[in-house]
Amino acid sequence: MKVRIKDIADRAGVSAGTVDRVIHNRGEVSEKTRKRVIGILKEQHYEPDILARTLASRHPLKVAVLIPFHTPENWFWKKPLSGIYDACSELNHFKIEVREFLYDQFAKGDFIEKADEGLNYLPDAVIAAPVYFQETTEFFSRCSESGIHFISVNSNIDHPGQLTYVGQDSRSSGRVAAQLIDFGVLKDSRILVVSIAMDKDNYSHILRREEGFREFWGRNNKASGMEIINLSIAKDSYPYIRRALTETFHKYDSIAGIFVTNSRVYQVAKYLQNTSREDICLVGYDLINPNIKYLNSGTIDFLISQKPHEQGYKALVTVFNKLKMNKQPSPEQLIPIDIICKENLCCYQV
Amino acid sequence: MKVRIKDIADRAGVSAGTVDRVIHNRGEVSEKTRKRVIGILKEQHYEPDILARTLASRHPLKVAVLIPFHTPENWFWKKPLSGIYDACSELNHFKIEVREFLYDQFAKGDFIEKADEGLNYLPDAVIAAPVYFQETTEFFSRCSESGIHFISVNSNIDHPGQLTYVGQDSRSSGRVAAQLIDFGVLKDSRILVVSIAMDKDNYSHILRREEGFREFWGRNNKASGMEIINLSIAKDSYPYIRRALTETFHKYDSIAGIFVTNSRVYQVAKYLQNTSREDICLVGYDLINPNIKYLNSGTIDFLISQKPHEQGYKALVTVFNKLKMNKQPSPEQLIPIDIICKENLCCYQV
DNA sequence: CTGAAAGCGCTTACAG
DNA sequence: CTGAAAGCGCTTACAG
Repeated sequence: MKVRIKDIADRAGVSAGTVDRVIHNRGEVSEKTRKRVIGILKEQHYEPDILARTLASRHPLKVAVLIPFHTPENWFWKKPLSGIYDACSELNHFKIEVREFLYDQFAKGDFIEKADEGLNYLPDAVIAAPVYFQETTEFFSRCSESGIHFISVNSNIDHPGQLTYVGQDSRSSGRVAAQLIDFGVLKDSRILVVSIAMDKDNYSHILRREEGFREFWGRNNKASGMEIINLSIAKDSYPYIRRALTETFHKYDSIAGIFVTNSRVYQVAKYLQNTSREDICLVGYDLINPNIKYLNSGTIDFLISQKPHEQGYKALVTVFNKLKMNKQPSPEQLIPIDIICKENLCCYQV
Repeated sequence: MKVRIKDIADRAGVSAGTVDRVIHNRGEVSEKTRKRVIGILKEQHYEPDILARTLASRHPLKVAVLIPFHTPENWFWKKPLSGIYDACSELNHFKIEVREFLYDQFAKGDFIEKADEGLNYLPDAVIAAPVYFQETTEFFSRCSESGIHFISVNSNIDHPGQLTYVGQDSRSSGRVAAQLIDFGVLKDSRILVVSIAMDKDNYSHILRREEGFREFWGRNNKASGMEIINLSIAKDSYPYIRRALTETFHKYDSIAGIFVTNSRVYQVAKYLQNTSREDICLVGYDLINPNIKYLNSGTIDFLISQKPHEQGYKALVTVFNKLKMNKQPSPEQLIPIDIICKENLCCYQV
């Protein structure tokens, strides 16, 4: 029933060792027997037994992780890492070795340095969160040349030959935010879109979220009366943000809803709380601690989660499936857009 | 570094076969050597190599699945089944054998019959969705006697000795529904809670959802002005439901929101559409096709998913972890309460 | 370029 | 009650 290497070897009139050499493409086989063995492998639908393979093999699967490090102020990047380790420990019998190459997301030079180190580790695969577009592209090209598989998470570089992308569809998440605010405010309301971005790199995220947000209003009748106001704040410091918001509220009265296009929604929440404007609908991103605090106090109504833990988890499972199980992943693995409110928060905190 | 059976055997001055007998508790070992071997196993922190074990072993892990069958009108129960098979194919190298014992959820006799068949299959573990409380309890007791592990999914029997429960916290889901409606309606609104239950068995689900719903209003200030009206409809037929709703709308004008406590929310949506009341906030349960239709048309605002696929998936992984990896699961595995609206629907449809 | 043998860590009859 | 040997399906030096 089950076709083994021995069966193939017998049919081909060679030894198991030779079949193994063919299967793993490691040369030292005459072209003639190689062809013959390959033919029989296909004809017999040979599928390797991964358990036996792993048991017999000396080499672990080496995976390099190239993502920003996390800090006490920003725990976001801790999540993908724990996702990777969780997947790893579920697969712990398969000899997987994970090595971290964590870089400073605000220092391009550090990224380049860590990327080099990652390559020197000679991994079988790389899981990378692209922050610097140009540099990541170059890095992926080098992976490609060296036959190292690579995956982008959280933000998509879309490099040719990339194994998969694991992350959210930013545009859709913007539409979700729009629907939530639409549900919570009256017709003909005024709505504010706040983008707090100190570094250019997250731009593509933010821009696509804004696009999705507007797209929703474009499609819906009720929205015809809505007025959308954009506010870009270039600096992530509360006094700066407070000034910008004060000006805006001065200029436009009766704002009914606010969409903050990234995780800095807690800054806006703080302002709303300080100025007793908690009745305004507020929607933003990411289950980081300051946001959770304002979600629980009711100032933030909804948070959209990017599920960073799941991103890491899926990335590692994908590497495993491809390299150990020879299963080709789909080119994009879009993470569901979870809507978190105070009442369902508990079940999302792992 | 890695402790093998051979290492244990050497230290104990016995053969590998004897250590194996001790590990698997299969007797034929003198009490004296058994004690000694156990001591050394503990002292050396022996962890079996699952790959080698599976490779060498003849016996598959047999899992019986005892859940209602699905019909063209009700696909809900197809989902846990696919979840189980998906988990199974991810673990396909580990020799897992799944056998279905699907029963008619409206025929107690059929449940009893299928439960018997399940036991005759002599499984290592059972995954069961309890519909009939009394009968499932008896069934679980018989499993217990025969040393068969059992898991309840979707609805919790909480039988002593149960491996785990995989499913949602119904009360919390009711609170989530309440928060959504609270967000969408004005203060001092009138809200209707509709329970369409033709069979008593789902009662515990429904009751706890209603409880959670009211609990939310009890806690929140804004809610002080809300008026909650209960409507129980004992028959799942549209004409019947229409009559009940018409009466209710006649009696109470200006209903602003409706919470349907199970998947029959499409019946209410149909009524709202037919009577041009689509501006009423409508929240219910489950991503079944008729509900999805009304979600897309905008009549249903939010659906809460019970994630039946994930329930099945997790149940099987739990069985695997316990019986193959000897990992004890937590007694309850609560599934997140996903909020689905039109704009994030796509990423939840597997 | 190819094969025979040993080994990965465990389980399974079988013999005593 | 216990041990020695063969085997699960693959990989790895090594010898030729």
